[in-house]
Formats: sequence, structure tokens, C-alpha cells
Amino acid sequence: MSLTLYNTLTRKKEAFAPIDPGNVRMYVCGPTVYDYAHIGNARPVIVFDLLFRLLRITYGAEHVTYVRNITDVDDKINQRAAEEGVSIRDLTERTGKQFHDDIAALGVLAPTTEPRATEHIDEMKVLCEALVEKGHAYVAEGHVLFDVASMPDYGRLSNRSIDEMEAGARVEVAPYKKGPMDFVLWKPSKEGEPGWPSPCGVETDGRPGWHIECSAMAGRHLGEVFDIHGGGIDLTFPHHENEIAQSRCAHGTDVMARVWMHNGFLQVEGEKMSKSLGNFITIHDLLEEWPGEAVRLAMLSTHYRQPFNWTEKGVGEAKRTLDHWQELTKDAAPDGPVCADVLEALADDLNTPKAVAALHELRTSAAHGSAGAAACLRASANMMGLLQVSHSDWMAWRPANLDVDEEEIDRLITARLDARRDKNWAEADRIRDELAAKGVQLKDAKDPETGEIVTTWEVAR
RNA sequence: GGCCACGUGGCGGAGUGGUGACGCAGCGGACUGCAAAUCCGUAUACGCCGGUUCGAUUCCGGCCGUGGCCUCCA
Repeated sequence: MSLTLYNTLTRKKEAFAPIDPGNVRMYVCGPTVYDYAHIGNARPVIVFDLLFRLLRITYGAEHVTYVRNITDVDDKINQRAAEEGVSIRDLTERTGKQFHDDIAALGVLAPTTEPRATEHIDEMKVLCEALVEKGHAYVAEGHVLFDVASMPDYGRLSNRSIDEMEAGARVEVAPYKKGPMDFVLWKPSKEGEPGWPSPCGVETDGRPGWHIECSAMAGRHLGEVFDIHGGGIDLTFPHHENEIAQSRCAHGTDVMARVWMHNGFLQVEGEKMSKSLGNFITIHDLLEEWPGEAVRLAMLSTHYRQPFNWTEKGVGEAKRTLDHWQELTKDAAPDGPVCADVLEALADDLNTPKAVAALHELRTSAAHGSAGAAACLRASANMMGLLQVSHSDWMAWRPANLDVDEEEIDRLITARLDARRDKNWAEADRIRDELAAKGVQLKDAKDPETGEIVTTWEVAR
């Protein structure tokens, strides 16, 4: 199967050919751990998890190395730790664990390696030294700064020239910078901030700039040049541009990663998500209201490069779709084949809406009684990180804030079934209405063997 | 102000130079004591104005609109 991926570097879809098919290497920028991750963070995690899965079945699970870092040294972390009166270590440990719990519920596989920035300070310092030595960086007032003018094709990824960036600059330039676009590789630590002995002859302790972290971790775990680098589109500039500058100039290579992939931005109900608008949604909060797989399917129903509009309606649709697929595949053989149409769609630059459409086709066949289609649906959905929850666990899932007494519901259902047997329709309907008023929707089904009516319920949305 | 992306039916969302995916909602039917669920069937679209073409939703130009980046927000 040939894989096609859109490359931000060339602005085209390209046939993907790994440098070494025996070890396909991908790096994705992970979270800065200072608070619960929000649904905007969830998008790249889900998108690149899907690509990871696709690469694993294309090249073999043992032949793919996926590195997703944890940034655990950052101004926001320092600030939050001070606010809460906890140590930085405690804060990053706690929020890192929260992140893992949240994305596990979204059906995300663990990456091959998950490096932490604070464990790669030495590599960052080595990069700083190399860049100064090669004339791409300089020391000024305790900072190590990258000299953008030393790199002629700086700006290639984000498609902007140094001249126009300088002309459009709206920020006051620090006086010690040689050029306005020069960025920090290493900076002095203030009182109370974490610090390490500095590189490049700087006497005082310091800490790394943001961009150098990813260059160091990618280089350490994937080598000087690797296959795929991913992240959100908003990271294209300056973060990824600066990563490229650091890594290429330090290593003397033409490219850092061959393919650069960026997922589109996320909005909430048509608006930018922000704390000030009051529409800031964390993954943690979402998982109180919806199963993680419903969140995942909702996200995958839009192509990853398109802007994604998060809506309550959308996740509700995804939930009901999965309800249906679960029901149809509950007895499916566990080792079904993955549908060729699904793989073909995903191989075309992760066309998930088309892949999901193929799953719907399988659903129709399965609903007509095809056991093969049901098994194929289950396996294909599994490949995409869906239907991994067992049918019984799926049925047992409840919103965290559910305010109903399940024993009471069961008692009323039994009473209604008795009334039905007596053809007391008025009483049966009264009970049904009573439950509906509480947001409980009943569903009647006939047991195919005994002919008895079996009633189940769900929370109406 | 500079750079970039996008604008498809009631909603979500693929795709294509020429027989209009897919899902939800709607409508009609089956099933049901009546419903719900399920199954069957079904109407509706390609922002505006030009150009290229035998033919454009699909290519080109302009306009309008939305969104993103240009201060370490994915």
C-alpha cells in the first residue's frame, strides 16, 4: 500500500518513502504540563496516533519509532507552581499523569518514547555549543541567541522571508539581540526559577528556550534527519521554523524532517476557544459527559488539515454512531480483516471522513446480517482506535453527573413490562413518560429466541 | 499592515473537468398496542462576478466572507 502525505514544506501531497523502512521515525510536539489538557491539545494527539497506527500496519509495529515529548520546563509551569505553592516537580508529575489518563480514554496508544525536556538538558547544551562554534549563535547578557541572519533559507517552512518578518514585527526587540528575529536558545534563570549550569561560557545558571527542547529530544531519539515531524498548525511559526534552524545548523543537514505535517485549528461552537469567552473545554471535563471514543470519532469525522469545529451536536452524533456499531459488532469475530477501503482512505493523507464513510458501508452490510461485515467493521474501527471498548463496558458507561437512580429505573421497567403483559397500556405509557421526564429513554426489543420483550434504557441527549 | 488556509444541500463533511460520497436531521413506508430503537425508500448543494473549455462545483483572475500565524496558545 502506498502512503501519501501532505508536506507543509512543499505544500503538496507526496508519496511517502521512509529513509529506512526498517525504522520509520516520527516526532510530534507534546504538551507543556501545567494544567489539564484541553480539546485543542487532543486533536494532534489523536491525529498522529492514527498515523502511528497506520505506519505500524504498513511497515510493521516493530519498525516505527514515535517520539512525543513532554515539556516540563517552561514559564507557565513556574508561574503555576508558584501560584499553587507546590514544587515544579509535583506539578509536572501530576499534570503529566492527568494527560496520560485523559488521552488513554481517547484510545491513544503510548508512543515508543516519551522524553521529558528536563532529562535532555545536556543535549540542549551540546546544541548551543555547536551552534555558537559554527557561527549560528552568539552569547549576549547571559543569553545564547540564534543568529537568524546566519541561515539564508530561514522561513522556508512557514513561507516567509526574514525581511518581511522584520517589517511586520510588532514587538519591541530586546536591545542585546543582533537581529530582531533572533530567538533564545538559552536564557538566565531568575531567582527561584529552575536552573542548570549554562553552556557557551555563560557564568550564571540558566534554562533552555522552548524551541531548543524539541531539537534536542528529536535529535537524541530519532537522529539528525528523520521522516515525519507533526504538530498543530499554529506551531509552524515560530516553533517549528526555529526547530529546523537549530537542528539543521547544528548538524549541517539540508532538512531536519523530510515531511512536516500540521493539523488544523480547533474552534468551539464556531468560536475561538479561550478562557475569556468561557468556552474553554478540557479533555478531563469532556470525559465526564461523553465516552472517550465518541470524542475521538467526532474529531476524526473532519479531515485533520481542515479547521475543526467542536460541537455538542457533533459528539452526540458520534456517540450514537458508536452505540449502533457496538450493537452490530458485539458478537463479531475478534480477528476480522481491516477493510481495504478504510486503509485506502487513510493512506491518502489520512482521509478520515472517507474512512468513516467506509465504516458506515460496512455497518449497512452488517445490519443485513453479514457476520463478515460485522467482523470487518470491528477490526477496521479498531485499527482507527475505535470500538476498542467491549460491548458490555460500552453499555455500562454513564455520564459522571448522571442524576438517576438505576435501581429505580429497573424497578419501573419491570412494572411497565407487567402492565404491558396485562395490556394496561395507560399505565405502561405513564411509566414510560415518567422516565422520559427524567431524561431516560426506553428501548424495547424482542428476544429472538424466547419472543419476550427486553427493555433497555439510555440517557436522552 | 504582511503571510497563509478555507467557503459544498437544514446541519456535519468527502470528492470530482462531464452519470451530484457518507452521516445526522426531515419526509414516506415497514415494524410496534402507540411509541422509541431498527430496517427500506426519498427531496434539497457546490459564496459572488468574470475567464479558459464542447462542458466547471472542480482550472485561472477579481470580489465578498470566515479562520489562522506574525508576542515561548496544539
